[in-house]
Amino acid sequence: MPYKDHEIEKQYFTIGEVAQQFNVAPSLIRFWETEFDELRPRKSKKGNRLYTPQDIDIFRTIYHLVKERGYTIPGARDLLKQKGPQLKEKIDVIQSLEKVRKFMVTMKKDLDALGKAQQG
Amino acid sequence: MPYKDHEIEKQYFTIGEVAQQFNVAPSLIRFWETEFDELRPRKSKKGNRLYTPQDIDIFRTIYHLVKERGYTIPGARDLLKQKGPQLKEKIDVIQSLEKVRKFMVTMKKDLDALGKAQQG
DNA sequence: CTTCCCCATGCCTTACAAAGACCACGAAAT
DNA sequence: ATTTCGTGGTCTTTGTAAGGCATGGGGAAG
Repeated sequence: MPYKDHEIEKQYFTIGEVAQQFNVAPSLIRFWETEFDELRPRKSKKGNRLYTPQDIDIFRTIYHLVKERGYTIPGARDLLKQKGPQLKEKIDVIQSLEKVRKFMVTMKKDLDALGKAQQG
Repeated sequence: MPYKDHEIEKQYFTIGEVAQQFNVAPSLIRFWETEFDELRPRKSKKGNRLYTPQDIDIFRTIYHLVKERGYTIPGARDLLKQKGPQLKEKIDVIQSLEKVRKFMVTMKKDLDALGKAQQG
């Protein structure tokens, strides 16, 4: 459940929620914060990290580069400095294509099952 | 100077020559050989590595990905498996553009020098 | 009693470099 | 014209600094 603080209206996410979304440890998120200038979420009075959807986009981009494409952290950092904005768009496209693919896989499975039922 | 052995006619390059061309240590080239199936040069009877120009192209591709783009070795390996051929073309283009750029930089320098000479 | 903070330390892996042995090749010596 | 020797380059194996986090202590907030 999104973070709530006394005077904060907007919906933020905690580090634990972000960690869960990407299935990584909070320690990783904190570590990347020390490595990427771009990943500096706002903090509550107490000091808790407050992630906006934009922050999560940035995290997603880094995650994509480092975990899915196989960039080193310096490599991802350089790429991000140059092509940060353009990069986000590309990754959005990749993600929606991924969803389409999954949809088609399950559809194929259903069709196969149907075929067997009719045949047998 | 290219490697000479009793019965070998074709011009091969030694590991030392390749190392010099890219300004890396021979140990690195041997190490990458254990990491990339694509980089498996022929060997002389004695066991010395014999690099063809094609072998060097492959090395250049790996070098580009790992040293210039910041891929991890697994990342570069995956990319190479998928897009090995296409990748070479792209890197060729990048390299020639690099040469053009260098040319233009020196030209600019010359022009600046000329301008100062006329002015002063 | 869980989740967050910060900080320090621990720790496995990555990506090489160094060490030690071996071999061709040319010059010097027999 | 062999033999010897030295030197530079190569080989494989082993060592190691840095990279990339995870874990644990100590504490606050909810």
